[in-house]
Amino acid sequence: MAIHKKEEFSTKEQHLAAFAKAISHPARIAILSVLAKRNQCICGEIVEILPLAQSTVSQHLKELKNAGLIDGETDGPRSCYCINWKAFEKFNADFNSLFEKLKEANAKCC
Amino acid sequence: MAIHKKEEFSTKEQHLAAFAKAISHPARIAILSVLAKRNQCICGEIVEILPLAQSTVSQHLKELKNAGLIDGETDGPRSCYCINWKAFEKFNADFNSLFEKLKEANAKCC
DNA sequence: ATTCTTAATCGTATATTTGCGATATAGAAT
DNA sequence: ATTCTATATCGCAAATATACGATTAAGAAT
Repeated sequence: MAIHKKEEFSTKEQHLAAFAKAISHPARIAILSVLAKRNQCICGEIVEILPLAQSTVSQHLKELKNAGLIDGETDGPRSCYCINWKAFEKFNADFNSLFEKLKEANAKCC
Repeated sequence: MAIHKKEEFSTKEQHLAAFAKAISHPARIAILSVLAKRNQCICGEIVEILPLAQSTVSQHLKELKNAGLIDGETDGPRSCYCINWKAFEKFNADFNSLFEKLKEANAKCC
């Protein structure tokens, strides 16, 4: 692969793609699902639920945090995470503004 | 990486992740955006719009088709694509059933 | 039948992701 | 001060994704 061309697309396209990328792995969906149900959760609980090593879970958490989908606070030796609902609302809004408006009008190919 | 562990998650988690993965690249978002606006579109038009080589666009189209997000029909030497809106509705429904129900109740971490 | 047009596929190079064990770090408990 | 506990980070191996040029395939036009 010569060069990555992601920068040549619009900001909105890049932003949507980045959000989608963050949730494009079942482990990260599972983490978000746990957080949505419990409102907040420490890392260790997530490690126990997922079929992955602690270091791997920590990496997934980091990705979610970098993408802005979750917030994290350290609480003594523990780390407490929760969903950043604003990011979800923004994704929903952007997603729908791109794809939902024409639903009614559409039929099949050609 | 020893083994991929995606199969160890629930079907719903895998399905959501697969959809997200399909839209996790700006080029594929751009393709879907064009299709949403035009209802249907032949491959060549998409190639002209995107800053990518024909073979690369064709690959992205294939991924979107494999993931079920678009349908394609061949029309003589051309290929005509359109969005599979049902897949989008399913994604929206699954996504919201996982993440939307608790929005109100949620505050910040810990 | 040959040539032209359009799109898919192949082969290849490089970048990124995924996963884990080992190690480091940092606060808590003794 | 030392030890314990919880989590992050490092280093590595293997799998996947991204991109493109070259080639193939298949219908259209001559």
